[in-house]
Parts: sequence; C-alpha cells; structure tokens
Amino acid sequence: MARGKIQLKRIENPVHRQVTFCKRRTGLLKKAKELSVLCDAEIGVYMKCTGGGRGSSSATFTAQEQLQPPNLDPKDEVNVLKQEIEMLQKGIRYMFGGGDGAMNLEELLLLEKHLEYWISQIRSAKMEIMLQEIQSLRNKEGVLKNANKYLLEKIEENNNSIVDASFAAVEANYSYPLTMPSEIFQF
Amino acid sequence: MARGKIQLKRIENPVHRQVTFCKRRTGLLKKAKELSVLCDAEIGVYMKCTGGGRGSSSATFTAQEQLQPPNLDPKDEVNVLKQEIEMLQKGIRYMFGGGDGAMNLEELLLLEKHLEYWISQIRSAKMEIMLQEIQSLRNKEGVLKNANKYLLEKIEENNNSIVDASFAAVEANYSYPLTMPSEIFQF
DNA sequence: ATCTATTTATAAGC
DNA sequence: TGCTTATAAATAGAT
Repeated sequence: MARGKIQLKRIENPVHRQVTFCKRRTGLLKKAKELSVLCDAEIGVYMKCTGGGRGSSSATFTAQEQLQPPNLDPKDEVNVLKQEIEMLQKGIRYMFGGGDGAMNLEELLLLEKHLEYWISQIRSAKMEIMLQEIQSLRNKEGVLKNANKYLLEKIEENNNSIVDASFAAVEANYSYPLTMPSEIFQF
Repeated sequence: MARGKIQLKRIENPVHRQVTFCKRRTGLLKKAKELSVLCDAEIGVYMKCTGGGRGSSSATFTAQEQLQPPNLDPKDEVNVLKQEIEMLQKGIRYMFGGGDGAMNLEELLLLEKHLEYWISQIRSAKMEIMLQEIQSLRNKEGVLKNANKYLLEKIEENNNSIVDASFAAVEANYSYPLTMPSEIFQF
C-alpha cells in the first residue's frame, strides 16, 4: 500500500513477513480499538503468527499480549505442546467469553485435565517458594536472636559502667538494619 | 478519515454510528484477512455493536475458531481482564518455559486462584452438558419403553390370531429405529 | 526505528 | 445498505 502494490498472497521471505506482520498487527489493533470506541462495540482480535513460529497475540478492545513459543529440543514434542497451547488459548477465550457453551464435553474434559495438571505444577512451585521463604525467615530469626543477644550484652556492659537503666528499652525497640560486627550475620 | 477528520470518541448519532460500524467492520475484516494471508497467521475477529442493539458478527481466518469475547460494560473491568490475561499468559510461559522461576509467590497465588475459578467454571459447564445428556437418554428410554409396549401389544394380537409363539423373541431384540405410529415419540 | 511515496480506507453526501 | 470523491490513514520499501 505504499511504494508499490503487493500481491495478496503469503510473503515468502521470512524477514519481510515478520516485519509486515508487526506493522499490520499494529494497524489492525488500532482499527479495532477505533471501531470499539467510535461505535461503542465489543471487539475481540485473536492473532497467531504460525509461519515463523514466533509468538502470538490476542486483543480484547485494546489489550495485546505476547506469548512465548515453546522452547523444546525434540521435534516430536513441539506438536504436542502446540496442541496444548491451542487448547489453553481456546480455554482462555472460552473463559473470557463467559462460558457460553462453545466447547463440547470432550473439549471441556481435556481442558479440565490440563488445568488440573497446571494447577498441580503451580502448587509445587508455590510450595517450593514458600519453603525457601520459611528457611530464609528461620535464618533471619537466628541472626536476629544473635543480634539481640549481642545488644543485650552491650547494654549489660553499659549498665555496669554508666549505670543508666533506660538503655534496656532498646531490647524491644531496635530496628533493622542493626549496626554491629558483620560476622554475626549468617544469611 | 476522509472529508474531514473525526474525533476518537463514541459517535452519538445512532445512524452515523451504525453506518460507520458497517463501513469500518468491512475494513477491519479485510485487513484481518490480508494479514492472515500475507503473514500466514491465524486471525480471529469478533465484533458486536452494543450501541444500536443490533448486529454482531465474527470472522475467523485460517482455520482458527473464535469464541465469544468478554462481555463487559464498565470500562474499569477492562484493566482487570487485561491483568487476568497477562497472568494466564505468564502462567503459560511459566509452564512451558520449564518453570524457570519467572513468577513470584504472589503471582503464583493469584494464578492458582484464577485457575481454581476457571476449573470450577469448566466443571459447571461439563456438569450441565452431562445432565442434558442424561435427560436426553431418559427421554429416549421412555420412548423405547413405549415402543416396546406397543410392539408387545401388536405381538399379543398376532399371537391371538395366528398362534405363533416365536414372535415373542422380538421383545428383546428390537433395534432402533422402530417403525410405528409417530405419535408415540415424545422427544 | 524512522522516513515518504503511494496505496487504502473512509466521512460525507446522495 | 450501495456509490462517489475528497481527504485522512496505513504502509511497502528503503534507510
């Protein structure tokens, strides 16, 4: 549409194709947004660049998100993963479509299975992070106890020499970071 | 975009809005189709004119099904949905990226919540479909019982007149479809 | 990414 | 809706 007319057929050069995809995607989403605003309409655009295998995007009104493509070594698994991604994408559309029964029983069962697996994966990851967090907090607890002990000893010393009982309040009011010999810390 | 620039805001005049919707819808679909052909991409576009209360359409290019889009009224919810989409997509990335720790605990908790909701939605849909299936089967059962009864009566009549007991075996061996007065069926 | 010569899309009017 | 036309936008090719 500029500097020359182009034929309406697949652009064979992958670089040109990718560039054109990006440019026209932007244009299409802009048009979609304009239409939704001007005419008070609901517009949903789903896009997936299959050629380069390099990402897909979808938009509802103006939203546009990028997905990472599968990153697998064995060629055989690629198809399986693509299928799963397609299923999830279909599921996402289904979900945001308000569950209007566009999926049949078989698809729902499959999606349910995927989601259960997915949720179990997420729970494992969550659990691991929480365990790490707990471990980290335990370490900090130990460090703070050491710091506490150290401070109490210091206060004791001060009390013994200066005789000023008000310093004892520091025990409950110290704030992080504490200033003391660094070898106490063991994070 | 011609004979004068227009502001990017809702067209208040309903006639103008409807005309613009039709024109721009055509343009958007053309662009979508071009993109799908030129870049070998799957493009789905859903459109619904909410203002005039009439006319909705959807189009899919390159063999990708398009389901219903979000059905939102308050503009505020758009951001929530965007966030949800982003979260789900991030979850997809996480899952297929081999769990490279791209999500933090908060995000995982949120994703888990989303997935639980999602799975409950899917189970509801699944349940409804199964209930419909059961109801349908019960109806069919009723019809077949009626058919059975009807046939037995016929056989009884035949037995009384022709005296041939072998016809009784039909009771257990009838196959669908049965040929009989249609008023028996009540699907 | 940025820049333009062109091609397209389309607002207004019938 | 469908057609026309002046003009605004989109964008192919090059940088």
